[in-house]
Amino acid sequence: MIDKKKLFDAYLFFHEGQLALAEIERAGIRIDIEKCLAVRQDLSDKISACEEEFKKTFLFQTWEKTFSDRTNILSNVQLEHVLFKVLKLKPIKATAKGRNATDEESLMQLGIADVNVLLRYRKLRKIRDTYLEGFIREQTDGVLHPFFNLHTVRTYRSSSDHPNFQNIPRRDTFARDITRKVIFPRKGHQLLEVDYSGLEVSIAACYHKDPEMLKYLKSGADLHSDLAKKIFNVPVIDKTIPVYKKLRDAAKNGFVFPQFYGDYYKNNVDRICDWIGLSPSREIKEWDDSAGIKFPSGLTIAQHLKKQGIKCPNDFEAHMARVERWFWKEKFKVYDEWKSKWVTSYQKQGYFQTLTGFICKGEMRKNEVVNYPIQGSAFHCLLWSLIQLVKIQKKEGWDSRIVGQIHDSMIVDVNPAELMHVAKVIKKVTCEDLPRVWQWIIVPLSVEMELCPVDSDWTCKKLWEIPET
DNA sequence: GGAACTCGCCAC
DNA sequence: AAACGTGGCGAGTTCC
Repeated sequence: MIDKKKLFDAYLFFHEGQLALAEIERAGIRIDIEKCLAVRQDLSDKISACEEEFKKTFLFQTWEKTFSDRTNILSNVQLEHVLFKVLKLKPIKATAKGRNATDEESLMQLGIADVNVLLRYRKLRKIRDTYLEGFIREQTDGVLHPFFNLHTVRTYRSSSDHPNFQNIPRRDTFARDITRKVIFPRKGHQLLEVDYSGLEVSIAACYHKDPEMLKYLKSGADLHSDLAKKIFNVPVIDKTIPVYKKLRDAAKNGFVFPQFYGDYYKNNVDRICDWIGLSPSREIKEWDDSAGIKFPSGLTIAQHLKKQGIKCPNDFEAHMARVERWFWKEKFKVYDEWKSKWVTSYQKQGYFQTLTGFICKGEMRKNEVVNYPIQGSAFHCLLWSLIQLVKIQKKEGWDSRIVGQIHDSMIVDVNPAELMHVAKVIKKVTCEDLPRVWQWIIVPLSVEMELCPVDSDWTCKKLWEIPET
């Protein structure tokens, strides 16, 4: 049954939420426009040089022979033709519409050095044309005012545009440095970023209430390390040793998170192999002893896996099928049962209602049915916090301002004189007030804070904690 | 000549 | 049996 009270609360909540987001949009975020222009020029020079380099390759020469004056190295239709018709290479995978894919992953698997130059060219173009051009175009008086929308996303998350503030590079160090080094606080201020730690996993637990997961969330034990131990059969994961950190990251990003989104073991194999430096090709009968990352002892991951009887990707796939089965049918059995029940209920009712009161209806696939409520409700935790903080900011007359939001994190432009107070209030609102008001939150919430020095750009952020007393 | 689609790629 | 969730955006391509 639809809980009408909760639904009406949700309706009012989004009105309040959009007003808070409007304040964030109005505050805006400062960029260094001179720097933007200089960086854009520098990128243009690099792009020209890269293009010249590409023109020397065999790949380009074949391309130009085929398309003559119509040659356009940004055309993937042309690239597909050159690679798979002219050069008759074996396609790696298909796109959604059945063409031969020419994305980074596929190109790398072709085993042709020439594609590296093209990929570098694409990366540079992306940084310049999507990010810097966007910043320059959208700024007024050196300030960006990205929009934050609540009416565009099926899960009741937010979106952002003009420019999109929610997809500025972070993982790739080169792209990150270029794009984030133009983003600043107002003069004499500093940027503070506050992230909810593992928010989606915590909110998922409020739905399924799996005792094993609740144990992790309440004890602070490390799920990803435990999975790394299981997948690679190692006794301990010491995150300070690079190779073990890699194994943990492989377990986290190659298995745990994809599984939570509804992925399955066959894809997990490819992702994990990528992380640990092994080929995932099922044609390989046995990995070379020298393959993959190395333990401090000098043993390679290939040698280590072979000792477990896993000597090739096919063996690893069989192993991961067992791990997956254990993961859902034993370890997180209650979570798995919740997913089935949630889907069955949706199929019977034709809709479901989130813990935050929102209704999702219409045709949905299984994975969507179990993912939407989690994704939406997690974001609503942030949105609730933003509403309170904007109110407090106004009431107390802060000079500090929230200037951005990325699903489970907020970016604050802080007056240094207010830093301690602002940080304490944020911590109280996000971790104490919220779970008190939303009683369905049955797990502890925590935030991680990162702070930049005064007048420093966004890349200067360092892990930071509120000092005692 | 512009709308709509497709692909690739960035974020969570 | 089925098989990764949500967006925005640039550039190329297709369609009218």
